[in-house]
Amino acid sequence: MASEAYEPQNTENKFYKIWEQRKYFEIDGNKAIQKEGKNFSLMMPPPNVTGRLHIGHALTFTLQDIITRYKRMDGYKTLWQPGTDHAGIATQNVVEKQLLAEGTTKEALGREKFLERVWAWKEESAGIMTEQLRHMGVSPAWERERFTMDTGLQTSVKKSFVKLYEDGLIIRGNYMVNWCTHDGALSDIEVEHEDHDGKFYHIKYPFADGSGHVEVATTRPETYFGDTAVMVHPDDTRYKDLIGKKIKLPLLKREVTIIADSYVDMEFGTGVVKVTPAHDQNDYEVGKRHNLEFITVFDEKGILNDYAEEFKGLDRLEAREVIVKRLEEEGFIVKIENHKHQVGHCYRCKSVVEPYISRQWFLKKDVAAKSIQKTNDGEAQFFPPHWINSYNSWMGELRDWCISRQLWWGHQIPVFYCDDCDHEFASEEEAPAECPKCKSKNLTQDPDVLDTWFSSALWPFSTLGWGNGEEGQDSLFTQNDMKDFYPNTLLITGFDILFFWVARMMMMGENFNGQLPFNHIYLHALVRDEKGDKMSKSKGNVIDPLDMVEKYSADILRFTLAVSAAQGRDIRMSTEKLEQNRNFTNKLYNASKYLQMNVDTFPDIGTICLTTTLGKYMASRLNFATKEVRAYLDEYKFNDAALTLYKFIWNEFCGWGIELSKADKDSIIELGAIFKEAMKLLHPFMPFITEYLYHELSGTSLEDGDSIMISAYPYKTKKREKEERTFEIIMDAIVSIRRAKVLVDLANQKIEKAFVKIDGISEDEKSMMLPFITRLAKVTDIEFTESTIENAVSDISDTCETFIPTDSIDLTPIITKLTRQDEKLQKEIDKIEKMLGNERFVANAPEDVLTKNREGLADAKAKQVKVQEQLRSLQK
RNA sequence: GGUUCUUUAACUCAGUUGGUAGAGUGAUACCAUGACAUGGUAUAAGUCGGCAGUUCGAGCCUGCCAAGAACCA
Repeated sequence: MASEAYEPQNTENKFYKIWEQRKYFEIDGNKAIQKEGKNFSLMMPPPNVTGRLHIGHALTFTLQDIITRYKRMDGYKTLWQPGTDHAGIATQNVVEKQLLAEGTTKEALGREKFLERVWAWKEESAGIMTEQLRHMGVSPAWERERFTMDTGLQTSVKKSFVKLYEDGLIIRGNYMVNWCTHDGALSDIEVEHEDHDGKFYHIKYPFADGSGHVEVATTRPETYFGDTAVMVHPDDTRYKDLIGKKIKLPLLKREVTIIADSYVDMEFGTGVVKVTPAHDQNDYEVGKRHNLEFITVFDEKGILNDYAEEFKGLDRLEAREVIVKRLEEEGFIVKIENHKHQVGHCYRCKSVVEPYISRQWFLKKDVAAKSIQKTNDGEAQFFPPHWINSYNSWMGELRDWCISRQLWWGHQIPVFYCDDCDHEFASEEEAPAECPKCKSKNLTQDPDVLDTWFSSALWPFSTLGWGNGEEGQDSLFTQNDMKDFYPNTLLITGFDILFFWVARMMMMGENFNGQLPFNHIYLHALVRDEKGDKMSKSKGNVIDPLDMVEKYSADILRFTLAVSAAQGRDIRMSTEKLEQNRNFTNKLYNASKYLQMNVDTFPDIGTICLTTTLGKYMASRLNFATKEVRAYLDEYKFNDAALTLYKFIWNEFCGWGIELSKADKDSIIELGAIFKEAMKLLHPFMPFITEYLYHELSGTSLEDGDSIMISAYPYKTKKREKEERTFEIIMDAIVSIRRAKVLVDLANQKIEKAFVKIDGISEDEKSMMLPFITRLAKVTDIEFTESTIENAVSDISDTCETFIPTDSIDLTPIITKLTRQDEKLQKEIDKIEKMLGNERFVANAPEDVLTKNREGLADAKAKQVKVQEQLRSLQK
């Protein structure tokens, strides 16, 4: 241990390789300390297979690793299941862009070739994310790593689909869906709503008989070609007589009828609404109620069709202006107002999302009923608990989930159509041989794929082998897995995917296994920059976790994230915080260095009997810290657990323990044993430096010995009241003397003589305390006294009084200083008093200047009184 | 518009069932004493967003208000 400071770069990669090679991360990696019947499971939220590690990953995986390492050391059979997600739209988009750059398209390539291409890209890119993860020092069971489209998981997806299909819970139908002209059908949560400064167009709709017109207000004039009615509120006296009258649509020959429906808001707009059932969610409902015709006016790419007559061929968004201009020319526009409204955008490509009628597959909302009930019965518990409110408010409005996607990359829907008899059936087989109805061999599979979240929804149990078939048995999963690890003990993820993912896992897990998939669900917050802004590439305030690992270390980044992770609160990341924790690792290194200057190697605490008072005291304090850290970790209060360790090690162990040991060298070997134990306690947070120091102090090496990561996590022992009390007094006396020294400006300098008055302690105790107080208070000669000492600077604290006799110290410098201060203050007082005594100044100066001076005078006077008091006491 | 969260020392944040308000950074003064200046010692600093209520007692519980954020319409 020669270098001045700890060098993480030399150890982190080396240790990680050894850990992984020795299979410590696997479920039986801690076999030696496993206790019967204690199982812990946690599924890693699978990052996108083509993704790159960002600070949000760093947070979530750090927290997951802390709990995993804690449980592993605590004797649990531990599964932290790793894997990656195929991320349908995202991945397909990336490859499509690559093709575009090469001057080709996926259509030109064909489905099969395109998928080969995506698989190739996946293979090339997949290792990057998991490799980056390793730099964080995380410890998932890598040998079981899964991919949401690997063979076994494809099988489980088919199995679950077919089951749901046969139970009538998956249906196909023509419904209005959220349609992205780029990415196809989206589920409700894949649409982001944003405020948009739009226009409110007031358009004349003439009566067919030429007897006049009504005024219709709309934000979407380009859809009026699909109008199949005009509606008013049945109670609206203004329009009562118009109900049933015919309207001739502007510029068109088509006629529609005025209908009455209470959906209309009489207060809003003109009270007359155009009804476009095929292009508006509400109009869709109205259309169904009134049996209206559904006219679709643009195709799936958003291009206007024949119904738009002269505007055919235009994109629906570009067409708006053209159409309005034409209507204006023909005198149909009454006025155009500014209007703020919400517009939905695709969460992936940000295109404007259209309500669009399309034939899609849906998972009926009925699937979720039991999971909602059980969640509210407390079968799964949220951390922080308020998230159940959000969960419920979403689940309360749950609609059927549109699970089909017009993509090629993903799980192709296992539904087949018979080309001969039109029979439709679902099958787990890759290519069913014949139609079960007519035995025809001409079958076509549905071309769509499943929403990515469908396979993710199975993650808590599909990775345990559920529905996997033979593939991967005894390598990727074992037959005991479902029994040992379902329900998962814990889920740690971001609140932003509560609905996308968590809610879906709850419904699927309950549906297929009769139990919710998690006992505990911890939702962490967002990592922001130091100003509290969201990190984004466009703002340029992104902190790259790998840069931080490089510049500081994985340990430091991890600890910084953990100590900042207060439940329900966003994290502000800053270099200041990272530096503070770098200082902490430096402290650890130097504490260790001190211990080794005195003793070569240290035993484990369990193998020795503590004999020194200081050793017993520090052990008692370690016990307290252990109790707290465990309690906080059990409640997922990562910040409190980390802070407890920080304070214990820095303030108690280094600040007091090490300093006190300088007066009792026999205690150092015991302190070393305690420090090693503290390294175990800290290990889940800072896996590398703790491993390093543990071996340094033990005189062993990771290469030739067992890792700290599979040693038993410290357990609370006992509180030692007597030693705690003794050192409370010792430390109190030391602080008291130090305070007294500050009074005479001697701060941390060594002085000759001081008296200490402590009531109610024996002579033995006094002689035991004496060396500690002498050393740390830096006094050559300490004398215990029963009475108050005259002619001394004194300090009174909770348990003692201390005195520094004024004749034992050279008071000249402090007296000189105080005298100078007194003179300076007097000058200032004179000056201000003279000013304030000047009538013209008082009359003319602004009020705030006067106030400022009056306050200044009062301050100076108060200060002078104190200075003079001190001078008097010193000059006695 | 609805729901949820946040508001505590100059800054960043803790504060477990209601019982004398805590940490780190920063500030001030001092200390190169054999682990560490990425250090040490000591000090100062808060009507806990506002108002009202419950209570012997409220940062914490209840209601209203204000400001900010997120999510959903």
